[in-house]
Amino acid sequence: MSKDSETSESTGPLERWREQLRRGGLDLAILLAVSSTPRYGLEIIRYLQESTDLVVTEGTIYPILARLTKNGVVQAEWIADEAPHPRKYYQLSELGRGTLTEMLEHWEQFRQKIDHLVDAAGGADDETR
Amino acid sequence: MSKDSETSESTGPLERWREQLRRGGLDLAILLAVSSTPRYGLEIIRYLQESTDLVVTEGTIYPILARLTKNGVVQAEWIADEAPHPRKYYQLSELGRGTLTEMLEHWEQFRQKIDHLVDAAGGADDETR
DNA sequence: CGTATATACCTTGTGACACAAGGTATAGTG
DNA sequence: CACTATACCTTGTGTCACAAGGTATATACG
Repeated sequence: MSKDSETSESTGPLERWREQLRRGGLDLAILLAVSSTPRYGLEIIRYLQESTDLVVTEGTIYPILARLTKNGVVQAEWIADEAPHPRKYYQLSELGRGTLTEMLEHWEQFRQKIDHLVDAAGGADDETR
Repeated sequence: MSKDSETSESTGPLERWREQLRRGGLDLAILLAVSSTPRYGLEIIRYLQESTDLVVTEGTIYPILARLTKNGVVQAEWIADEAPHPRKYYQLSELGRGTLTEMLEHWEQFRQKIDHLVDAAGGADDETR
């Protein structure tokens, strides 16, 4: 009884951090998903899960897609002919392609910053002995 | 006149994203900063700025340090002898060292997921021509 | 014709979080 | 005794991912 452990306080620092990290990568992952070919909402979810194990739910992706559309980095188009239900296909715009390029540059820089910290910590660790 | 452009709505998707990405890395950066040697609050801020250009303010770091202390991944100790003002030194705990190791593993996996998406997008891009 | 299931998109409410701004305290300087 | 520097901490705000719930259409079954 009440062995719930759903207190939401003992989630642990690691899980909390994982969520934060995913937040940072989601926009990038979604832009990459629609950069080579148009995809619709649920398709993006399936694609990310299958190719990277990133689990994204509908409540997460639709607000993000709406924001990206509003910002003009992706373009949306309804297509009704190809399936029993109409689908809203998203693809990268010209603006979006530039944004994606800058994001990838930043991603690289950010990686290097973390790597630098790792090296500094690891190196110093050894030197303390 | 009024070429301000401080509307705070036209911040652009890129800046927004950069903040999100930094959020994801902050905990990791701070843990790395205190992993090899104890450091106090302002010292961590200076260290991160000097070694990685990561700008962190006091309003950001103290709540994070408090949270990490509460979670037991860092330990805090007041030292009053070494400077005109007492300083609160933080260092990684045993628990913290394990957490940091897991974080680094996750960081590696996350990198690979993004890289995988980049490869998939880049490869398909070439093939469309 | 109703009921069920599957696909697809969207919205609302909630909790977490970084950060700007402001606050406290001590110690040295002129 | 004001002024500046160092150091730590707290409050208020806006943003955001996500769980839960909602709408609409099409096919299948009896």
